[in-house]
Amino acid sequence: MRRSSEDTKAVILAAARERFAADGFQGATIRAIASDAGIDPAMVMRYFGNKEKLFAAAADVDLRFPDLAAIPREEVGRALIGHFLDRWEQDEGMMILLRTGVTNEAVAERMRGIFAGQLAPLVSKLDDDRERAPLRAGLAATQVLGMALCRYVLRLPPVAAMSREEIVDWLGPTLQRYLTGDVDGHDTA
Amino acid sequence: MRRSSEDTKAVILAAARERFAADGFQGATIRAIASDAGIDPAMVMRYFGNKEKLFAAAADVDLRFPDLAAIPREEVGRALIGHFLDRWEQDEGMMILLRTGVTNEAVAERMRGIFAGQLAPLVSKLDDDRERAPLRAGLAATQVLGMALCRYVLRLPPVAAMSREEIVDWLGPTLQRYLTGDVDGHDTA
DNA sequence: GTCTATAATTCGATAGAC
DNA sequence: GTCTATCGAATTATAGAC
Repeated sequence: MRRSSEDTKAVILAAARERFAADGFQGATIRAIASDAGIDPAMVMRYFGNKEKLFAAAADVDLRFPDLAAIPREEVGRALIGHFLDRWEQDEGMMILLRTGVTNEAVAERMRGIFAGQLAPLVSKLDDDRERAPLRAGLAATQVLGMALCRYVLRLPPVAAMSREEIVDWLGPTLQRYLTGDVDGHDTA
Repeated sequence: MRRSSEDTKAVILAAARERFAADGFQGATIRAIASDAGIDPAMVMRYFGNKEKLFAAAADVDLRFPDLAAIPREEVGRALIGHFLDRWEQDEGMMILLRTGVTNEAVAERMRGIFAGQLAPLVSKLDDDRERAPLRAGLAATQVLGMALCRYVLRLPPVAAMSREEIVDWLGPTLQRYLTGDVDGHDTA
């Protein structure tokens, strides 16, 4: 079959995202990706140079967090987990990063960059005490990523069976406290 | 050097646990493990048969959770996170499981077994409503594993910098609510 | 108990024909 | 734009000498 350059590249990239998301960096092979895309392995190299550059193109992620400061203050916890669940299910990028970041230091650094660049700045706008903002963002990350790990990666039965609403109801208050409360749960605005 | 059979096996196993914990299943090679142990790669095969059997021996983990029902009810949250942090830092087994379980279905199944066999039964003793116990245990798992992921694996700076006491203070109330409270945080004893 | 040699695969990457 | 052929490296695993 004969396709345009752009089409071929897009087909390869889509197959790569699926494979990296399913098998991680080492587990996903150029040959398997090419097979999924219905083309020759040499084409992958032609368009992306090497496996690392292909991964970099496939693992580009934008969480698109809304401006938390523009949301009613008492709803930021529920808004954060709700938005995160939506993004996770729409974009394979986060699955790729989680599956590869646990055994690849370069990807872990990339996740730290996403945390520092996309989540922490939003959280800092919620708290007048800028010193404490990174801690708040970090606590939120532990709960949000832990949910993704147990629900989508490990598939713990009771967690995988929860509805979106149940998750928001249970995790919302937790994130609300991490983002705006003190240790005992009182708001610190 | 000449060693006893038991010594050699123990040395290999210790090296294997370090390598699997650091690099995951595919990343850890028989050669590297043998090199760390100061012996020949063929010795690893001789004592453990193949790589999978070596992994099975290295990934054996017992979280040794205390009986939560024997702890004052209002302290189970803090007790759970405190114990988990201790076990994580004493036993490389959980790091091995987390680093490999995200890309290996067999290991993920093993983690589900640990969850169902070691955590869920304890939680069910806290709640008269047995129907809801698995959900409570699952919620606790998301927060506890998410903390381990961010602190020990991804090393998010603000999370890695927290002291043990800070973590217990912040996550204790969260786990308390997951284990004994309702959505709004009121105890349901 | 320890090691050498090597078989059998698999993978990333390159060269080049069409 | 697509594919064949193949190289070179790395890995698991085996056979067998000492």
